[in-house]
Amino acid sequence: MATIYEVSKLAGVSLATVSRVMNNNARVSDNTKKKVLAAMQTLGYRPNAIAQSLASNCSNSVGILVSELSGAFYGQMMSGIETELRAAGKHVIITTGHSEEEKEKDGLEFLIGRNCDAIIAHVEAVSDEYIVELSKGKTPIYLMSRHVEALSEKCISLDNEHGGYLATKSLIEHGHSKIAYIAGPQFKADASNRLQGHKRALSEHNIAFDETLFFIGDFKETGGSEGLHHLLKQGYDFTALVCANDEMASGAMKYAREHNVKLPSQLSIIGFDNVIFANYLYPTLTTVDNPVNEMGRMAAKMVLKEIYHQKNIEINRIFEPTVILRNSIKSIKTT
Amino acid sequence: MATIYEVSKLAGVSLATVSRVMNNNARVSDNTKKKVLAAMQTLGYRPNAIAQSLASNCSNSVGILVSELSGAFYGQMMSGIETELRAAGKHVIITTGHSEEEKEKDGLEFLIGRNCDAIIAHVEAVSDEYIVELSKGKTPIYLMSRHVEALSEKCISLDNEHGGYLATKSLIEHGHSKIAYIAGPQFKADASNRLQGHKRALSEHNIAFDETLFFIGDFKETGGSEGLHHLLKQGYDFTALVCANDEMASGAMKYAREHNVKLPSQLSIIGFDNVIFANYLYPTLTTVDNPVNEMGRMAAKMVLKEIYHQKNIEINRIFEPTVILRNSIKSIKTT
DNA sequence: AAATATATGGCAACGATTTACGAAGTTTCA
DNA sequence: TGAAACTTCGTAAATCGTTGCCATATATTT
Repeated sequence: MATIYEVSKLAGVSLATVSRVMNNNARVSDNTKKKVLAAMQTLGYRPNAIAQSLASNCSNSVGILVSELSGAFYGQMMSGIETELRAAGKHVIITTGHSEEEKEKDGLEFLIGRNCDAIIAHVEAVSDEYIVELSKGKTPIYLMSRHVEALSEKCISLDNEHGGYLATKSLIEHGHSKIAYIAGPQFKADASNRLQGHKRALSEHNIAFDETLFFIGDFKETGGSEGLHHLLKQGYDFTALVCANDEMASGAMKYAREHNVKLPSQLSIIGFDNVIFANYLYPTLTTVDNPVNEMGRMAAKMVLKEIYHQKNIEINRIFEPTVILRNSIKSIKTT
Repeated sequence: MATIYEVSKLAGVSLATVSRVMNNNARVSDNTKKKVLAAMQTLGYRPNAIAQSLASNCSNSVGILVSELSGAFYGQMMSGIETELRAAGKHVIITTGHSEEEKEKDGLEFLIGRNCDAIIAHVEAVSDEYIVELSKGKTPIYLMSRHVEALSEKCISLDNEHGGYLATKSLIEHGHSKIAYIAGPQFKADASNRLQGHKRALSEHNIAFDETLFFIGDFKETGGSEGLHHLLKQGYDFTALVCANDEMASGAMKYAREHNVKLPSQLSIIGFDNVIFANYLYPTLTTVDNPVNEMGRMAAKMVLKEIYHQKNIEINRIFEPTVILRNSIKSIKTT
């Protein structure tokens, strides 16, 4: 691979000049600029990003850390971030944490070691203290779907508690009062906040939280089917089910169908996240919208504004969930 | 951030020695090793991967390029690659090409510039010549789902033609002969090969390919609904539909339901890829399995073997699709 | 005492950026 | 016309944080 030195030799100019045309941060006559460009062309020269990064201490790339590479939720999130950054000529380096403390740390440190100009992370297993400590380093860390008080300027989050509240409230408003709940892993803040919202909606309507109508799943399809299996086994005494995400809802729906529970006449279901396929299930899934793609874009905009100093960018750190009514809830109001 | 220099000073040893304990590639006495480790600890030292990469010309990371970050297909693929590589202590740098030539080139060159030890790419818009040219450079490029003759050693592909053949044949074996087809974008090799297989199955059974039963979609849900809309408009004269991927199948299923076409009694549908949610649709979708996760793992294994010189790895470059029978096909055999 | 190991230090790469300084060449204007 | 003021560019060295090769000093073996 050609180096800047060879380019300068071929173009008959100095190293400094080549560097000048590359970063065009100083005046260079059109003539020599053309010569240099031509030399780069014929040599197939491409700057060595590693060397640039080391010398200039800026990599023009931002690191992303998510828990999983697959899954509609993370896909939407990554896609939102990448779209916005790419449009600004920045690149993205993605790695994963698998919701395990060691791997999240490893991923974060990998990104820092790669000299990313900023990091956008969706971490779940690592402690607040660790993050705060890490963000004292030179690499700014932005947090998705997580609120850390000391870093609140850099946190983008959905009001999950409110989302959980809305989901259950929506069921209650349709006349339901026997409501089961399949939660996500409780070490995940998203999951536990949604559950809190559920409990608040319940108590606001004087409905007691019933442990027998409660199951903790894995946020995947299997969690939904296992959950419904467990709940039905307890004696079938509920008319509605809230699932803490859409994947589990789809698992529960499949299980219901296979066990002759009619949807939604015998069981109303509401999901969470509004991933694309929620609209393609049968019945189409009522769910609470999690604008994760927008949130990803916003995170990207924040780094564009604060790290790359772009102007005229409006920032919004808290996003509000909304209920998307479709066909998986049956109204049983008696009025 | 502390540098190796500060560590060496604190530990009272030379730069070289610190480097040696980091890479433990040379003998260092236990005593000095302990001193160095202690110094690293108290300074909170972490190696600068960029500098390492520049000096050693090896980054311990492999680049991945996919078309989109969202979508079950790419998610599965990335996940497969990452899992295998991570287990071997290697990191992954992911970027996207958006199925556009310029962006694919940009992404590929970004990865090369970042000094990846190898690249695993799923590119669709870039020409074979370009890839061949690029792979003459120092960075080996492995290709997913694409066969380039000159690089066949580095190509991992599914026999898409055979998959397309199997899908249609499966329908025919269930007694169907009026078979519509919603294809993917034909510039994508996957899509055009699947279509070829479809045509072969048709002709093998003496069924003429009918242009009015053909539509080209976008590989997304909307492509499926638009496709079925278009096909039904032509006058409804088919009993079965093959969709070139599962997303389009789910779009078509939704459209069918909304327009009172009973599934599968009035219309049998088969998809392609066997993404997770295919099993959660209603009716559950019969589809042809695309072991894209396995293929991702295999790509990772190839670089582990060839680039990182791991032993005892079995390589398999061609994967075979298989039909997964579920409930979206109705048999109308008259025998 | 010579030969071999073992443990370390010294220093030039790696491929850029950055800075300071100065030498031409070009334009401006009293 | 001639001096001042700009432009444009070259030279050279320092820097970024490592690695890798060669040399060297000490310890061990024969």
